[in-house]
Amino acid sequence: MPESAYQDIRKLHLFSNMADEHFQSLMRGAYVQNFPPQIELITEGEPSDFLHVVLSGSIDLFSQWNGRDTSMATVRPVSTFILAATINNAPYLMSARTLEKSRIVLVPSQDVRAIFDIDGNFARSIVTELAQCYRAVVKTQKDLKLRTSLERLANYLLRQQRRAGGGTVFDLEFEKRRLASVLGMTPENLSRAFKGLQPYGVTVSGTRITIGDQADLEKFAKPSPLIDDFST
Amino acid sequence: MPESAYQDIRKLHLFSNMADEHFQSLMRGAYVQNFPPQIELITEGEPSDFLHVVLSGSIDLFSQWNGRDTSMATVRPVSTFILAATINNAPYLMSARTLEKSRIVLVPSQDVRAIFDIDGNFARSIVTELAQCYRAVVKTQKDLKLRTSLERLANYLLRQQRRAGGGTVFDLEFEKRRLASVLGMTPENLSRAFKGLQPYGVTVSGTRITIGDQADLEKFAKPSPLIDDFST
DNA sequence: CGCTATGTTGATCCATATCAATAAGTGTGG
DNA sequence: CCACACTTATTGATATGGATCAACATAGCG
Repeated sequence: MPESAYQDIRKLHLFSNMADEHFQSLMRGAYVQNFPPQIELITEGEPSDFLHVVLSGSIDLFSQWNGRDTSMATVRPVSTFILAATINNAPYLMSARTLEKSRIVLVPSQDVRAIFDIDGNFARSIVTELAQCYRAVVKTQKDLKLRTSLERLANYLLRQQRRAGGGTVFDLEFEKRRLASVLGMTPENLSRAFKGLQPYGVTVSGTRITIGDQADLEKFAKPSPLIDDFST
Repeated sequence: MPESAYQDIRKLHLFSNMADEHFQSLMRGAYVQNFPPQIELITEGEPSDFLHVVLSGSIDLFSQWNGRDTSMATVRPVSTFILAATINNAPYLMSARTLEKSRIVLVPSQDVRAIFDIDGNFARSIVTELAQCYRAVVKTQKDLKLRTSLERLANYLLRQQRRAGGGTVFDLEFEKRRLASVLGMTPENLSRAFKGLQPYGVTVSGTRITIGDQADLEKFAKPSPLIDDFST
């Protein structure tokens, strides 16, 4: 594995506090791989053989049941995914596919569990990471159960705006097809939802969004730190 | 705190592997309290001062937004809740209220974090617990996004049946009003959903459910271990 | 360029929410 | 122990959000 990748991974909260010896040991068993877009990296139900770290590109976590499927989340660099399955030595609950060309580190799950057992600092980092993941899903569930699709879209736009720097103009981070699935609606309904936000000053042109009247949109969306904040 | 409570808590996965000295230390700062039904123990948004452990009774975790509210989960003895908030020293994402008369242990969050920092075994137990909580929420989210309300009810009945021992007759674990909220629907819709399951052999009489034709119901519900299993 | 995937728009259908009325429990005090 | 009040559950009628189906437009991409 190239040195540069090493550095990026080491900087992750998850790995930054562990003993250097243990980190080296983890990395020795790991390997980096480049994947083209639309490759299914893991399939739900399979045993969790590797902890994955996204170095570049982006990953869609999705699930299927009875012929339907839904996007659960998107993973962007640099972060890990399917940590919980690795820790519990349990089957993946979600599938993962590359959205674009992506560079992924694969760390054997048994190595992670072994180091986890002997390195208290690593174990503590994992706790913090997992607690954040947990809280993220709880927020998503609140979003789904307490809001209509129009409200979910409005709040999503406000979140994405902040993520993009807070300007009145910004781009969607992925295609509308997938955004619809993430927000729990159909593409057709998303199209109409965008129209439904026009009265609140939202303009759409391709992936480019313009927030015409911040206050008006926020008055409608009623964002809450307990649902929409990234890391509390 | 009485000795018996001590024992019950110590037996929890979360506390069973930690050093005795640390357990004693945690318990010294903790206290037990009895609450009547319908008491709001914690409110979302407040700082997480205590880790809670339910010794008896039952607790409803719920959330509110913009005048609406929804039941997120039910906590039954003997287990903990709001562990993630405690660990992250972050505000509660959910409120909690007693459903019936309940006996609760309150462990100061700062004590939990302090012991967590010095006891690797405790940290590891927390990881396992959190990973399970995380996976439980992911399953719930899949249930919500991939299934109709009728399918959610059907699968809920099958889960509850298993939990109750697997017999063809069993009782709902809480009132229908709350079940509706947990399943993400209105009470009226739940009433109709029960009727909608009659063709598959489901009979309802008060809180008593009878599964007339197991195979038929399962054929409709299509339960999946990746959504409906309790602890994988 | 044309081909294919994605996005939009319109028409319609269906699931679920809402509103309203009644019924059935549940608990309380006389 | 019963009558009353209050909450919860059911049922019906209706409204609406969202899904589905179909047609068309648009945008990437080879």
